[in-house]
Amino acid sequence: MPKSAPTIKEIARKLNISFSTVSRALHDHPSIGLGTKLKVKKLAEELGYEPNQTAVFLQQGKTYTIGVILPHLAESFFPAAISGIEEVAIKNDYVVLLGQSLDSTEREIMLVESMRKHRVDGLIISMAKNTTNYEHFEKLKKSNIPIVFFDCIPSMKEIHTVSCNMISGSIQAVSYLLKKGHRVIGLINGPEKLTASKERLEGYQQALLKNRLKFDPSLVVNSDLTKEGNIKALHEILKNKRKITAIVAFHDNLALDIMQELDITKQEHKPVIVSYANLPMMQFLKYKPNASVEQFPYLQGKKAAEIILDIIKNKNNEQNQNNAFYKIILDSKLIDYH
Amino acid sequence: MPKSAPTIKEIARKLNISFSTVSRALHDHPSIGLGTKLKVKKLAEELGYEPNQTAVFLQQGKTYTIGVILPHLAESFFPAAISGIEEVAIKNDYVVLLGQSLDSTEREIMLVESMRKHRVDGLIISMAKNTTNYEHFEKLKKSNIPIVFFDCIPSMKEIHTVSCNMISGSIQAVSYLLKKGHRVIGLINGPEKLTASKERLEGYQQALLKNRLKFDPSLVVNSDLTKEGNIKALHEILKNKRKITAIVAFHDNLALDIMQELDITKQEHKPVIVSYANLPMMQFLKYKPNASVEQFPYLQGKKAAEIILDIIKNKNNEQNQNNAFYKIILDSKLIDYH
DNA sequence: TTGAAAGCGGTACCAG
DNA sequence: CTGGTACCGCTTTCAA
Repeated sequence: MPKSAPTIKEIARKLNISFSTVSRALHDHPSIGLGTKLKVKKLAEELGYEPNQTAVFLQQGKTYTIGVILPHLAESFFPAAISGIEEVAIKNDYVVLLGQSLDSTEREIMLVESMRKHRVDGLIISMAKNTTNYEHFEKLKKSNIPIVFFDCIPSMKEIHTVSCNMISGSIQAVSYLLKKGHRVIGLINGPEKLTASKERLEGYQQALLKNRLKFDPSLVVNSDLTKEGNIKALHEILKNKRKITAIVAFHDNLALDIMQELDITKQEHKPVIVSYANLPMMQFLKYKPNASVEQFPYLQGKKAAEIILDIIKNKNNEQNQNNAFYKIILDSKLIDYH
Repeated sequence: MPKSAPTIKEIARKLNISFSTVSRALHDHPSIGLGTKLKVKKLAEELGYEPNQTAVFLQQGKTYTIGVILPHLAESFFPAAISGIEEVAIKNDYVVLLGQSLDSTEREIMLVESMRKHRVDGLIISMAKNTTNYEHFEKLKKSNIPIVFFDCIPSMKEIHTVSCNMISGSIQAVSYLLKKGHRVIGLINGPEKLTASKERLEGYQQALLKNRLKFDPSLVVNSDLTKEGNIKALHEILKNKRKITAIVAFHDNLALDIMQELDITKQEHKPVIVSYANLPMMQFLKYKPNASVEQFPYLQGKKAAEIILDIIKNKNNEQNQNNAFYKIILDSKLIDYH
């Protein structure tokens, strides 16, 4: 006997009352006899009755589930973001459906489909790095499932976004180095087309400008962010005629690779490094960046979740239709390790 | 007009046929007119019809969702495990509901409740470290929701488990050190009552025995795994009259802490270290463990997911009731970094 | 080949 | 205060 979960009807039958009465009793409906109420509650307790939420969901047309799709969990950025999302979700009696796209568009599409099928009430997405076709997102909008994008955001109009302004952090990073007396500062950036890369470059330039220094394009190289690419970029930048004393690295991971390479190749004057991410592991390194730009993933996740819940809850409000779009931009911040 | 998703009935109405016909047409039911079938499919396509899975779920009594509850995502062990779970889930058209207990029993209970309410088909759990009361798990079993425990497993009878045998890895670790000539090997273990600690100690002793060496209890200390605790344990063990040349550390994180401390306090002869976890970041350290024991989290996750799906699918098979319990034990393996 | 109707587990309205 | 009933969206059996 695979004792299936007890239902409201079973309780009704055993008590010889109608199941609507049972339903009301369980909900403390005001107009219900105290006696029956107690009887019902007692039996429900005994049977270990639990309302079948899927039934409730069906008739409410909601699932109290928010889907989260992100590239992967390997980078500590994303676990932190999820934690922020989960925190808000839990407080609102929502639950989190997780999917990793592994930076594959194909898989991202699959996940979006799957979450749509499961009728999530809303979706929070950090897009796969190389997704360029946004049909699956459009389809989602058509299905009337709200999305909030964060971190890696598609260039679509009329979407909700949460992101971290890297420009401010970049300015801080470069200013920090300038204040320490560095004048020839290299920038090993990510792929040129990435917004993230553009923002870093922008900040780099602005900081120079502020200090009335001329921007020298030969001090900037791009890496494809693979280990080999990073090392190649390092050597390329070190070839510069001017003596580079400091490097701004696109990401802590890139910093790790080039620091290792600097170590292996035994450079005599190791450049000072400033990077991005503020990975927790950094503190354990001996030769580490002097500082790293924090992007507050937890906060980003939290914000994204708050927004999606807000949208879900106001979905049927006439006013909020198709007009306002959230664009939350947090400021990044340089964390000094010394 | 918050255009709600089109339903089977709408299609039926527009086509002036009954909605059961529509349902069948959509499912390629054999006994359906080719003409109507095409008409229906065409309109469904146009309207962007998608079956409401929550309705399907309700009547199937399934949600195609598996819940995963684990302490947190900060340690790379868990993201890897999730990836394994997700892989299997996706292949089987299941979806993953995630919850982090943050090693709080209270929160774990909450999550279990929440997942029960959402009627997950099965649950995969790595228990919060200090959970000692198992009522919430028992309740789950009563609700007929299958659970597979992995990694941190409660001491309950009649449960399904996936775990990694740390004894074999520990033997390898100590043997490795012995082969290198070390004779005075310290063990900085975790909290005494943890299974994980017991297994490490067990392996430590067995390896000594195999090599006809005497076990010296004074070479073993326990840490509470906080940073302070780790450092304290290190100094305690270094006080030993015998000269410790190698240390087996409970976990890479502990190794990190004590290596940092050894560095700071400028010990002249730094002991060789072997630890557990094989964290990806280890490769970037200069002073790093010589080797680390891998626990194959991805595989553990994968196995756990396979089991839970197997149970779910055979749930209504008479045979499989309450008899067999999976106890999968993977072997750990020492990874040499040199 | 198609329609009608029951039922999955609830909620909520209308009667009485 | 309680029972009856319609309905949420879909699958499936029974009849026609």
